[in-house]
Amino acid sequence: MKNAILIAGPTASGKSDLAMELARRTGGIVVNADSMQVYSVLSVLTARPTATDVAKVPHKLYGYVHPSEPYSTGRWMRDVAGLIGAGTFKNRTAVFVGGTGLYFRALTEGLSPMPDIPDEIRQKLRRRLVEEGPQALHALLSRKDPAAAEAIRPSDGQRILRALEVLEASGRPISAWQAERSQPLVDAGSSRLLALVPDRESLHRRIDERFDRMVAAGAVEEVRELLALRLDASMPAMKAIGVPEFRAYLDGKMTLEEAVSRAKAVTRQYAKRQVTWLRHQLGPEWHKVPPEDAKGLSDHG
RNA sequence: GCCCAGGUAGCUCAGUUGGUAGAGCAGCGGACUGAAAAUCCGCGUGUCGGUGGUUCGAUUCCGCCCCUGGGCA
Repeated sequence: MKNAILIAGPTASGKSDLAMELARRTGGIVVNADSMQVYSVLSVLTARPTATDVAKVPHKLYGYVHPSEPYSTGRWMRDVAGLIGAGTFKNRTAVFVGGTGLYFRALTEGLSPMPDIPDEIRQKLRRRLVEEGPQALHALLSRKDPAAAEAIRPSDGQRILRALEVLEASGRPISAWQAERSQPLVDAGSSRLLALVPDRESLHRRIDERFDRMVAAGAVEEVRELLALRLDASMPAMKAIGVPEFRAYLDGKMTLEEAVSRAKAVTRQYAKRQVTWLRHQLGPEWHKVPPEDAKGLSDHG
């Protein structure tokens, strides 16, 4: 796809408003590039576009996945490819917006093909991780796929698990899979790539203000609804910022004030990781600008 | 006013029988290929309330002052 608009940035940087504005100006469609805004129950807590927003400008890939489903970068790519294949963007600009850096990289650089992992293999390995710890599994990986083991820290359980499950499911080391890469879905050369990077102080202020608004808008109730589904705590949706904190509040383990202040801190830490990603993982073709300069830049490409 | 307790990192606190100090949280820097709001790595950022004194040397001991709790009046 050519001539798309991509807007990345840390949480609470004003991406969504900019995306709506640009979509309206270009007659485009806003497409979600955020791993949490895909989930159906969490609307307020993930700062998903509101019904009013959606009525003004078309939005795609928001709130359409049940929290009991494990989502993934690969599934997102297939969903985007599905939209493209269906001709959704034939005469309309796609405005991708979200906070998940990995999704943008996959979009513009492609993603390696990977085998499907049978559930039993995944569960078995996760159990081993809990029981034996990451070091033991790393030692196992060193024997079975030394190249992968070298690239992954012995403490990084999640990546060790990934390398092991790919190997076990396919008989091929993950590095072999990663040597290939799918065609990018978006042509970066003809597209506008914007990364909004606010200064840290104003970012923290915006995070605080927005979280207070979320609480006022019913974020705690939303978590109550999510908990009523009684999902496994390891599901991605259960790890959305605010869910563990409000769960602790609802269980009487924290005051509301503590939960809010914890959630704000976790949000700041997340935003910091996002900024690190934007700084180092996005190439020079991305315009990295403070939010207040974004409109002007987008006008001139 | 008097009597206690306390004043050490952004916060909550530990500690130094006198040799300018360290934990947790917060914060900062970094890694990143299907859980990425995930996962992982690194880094103490300090007038030890102020001021005099004793001492080779005071955050530590002594005096005075200031501030915050609590008690007695």
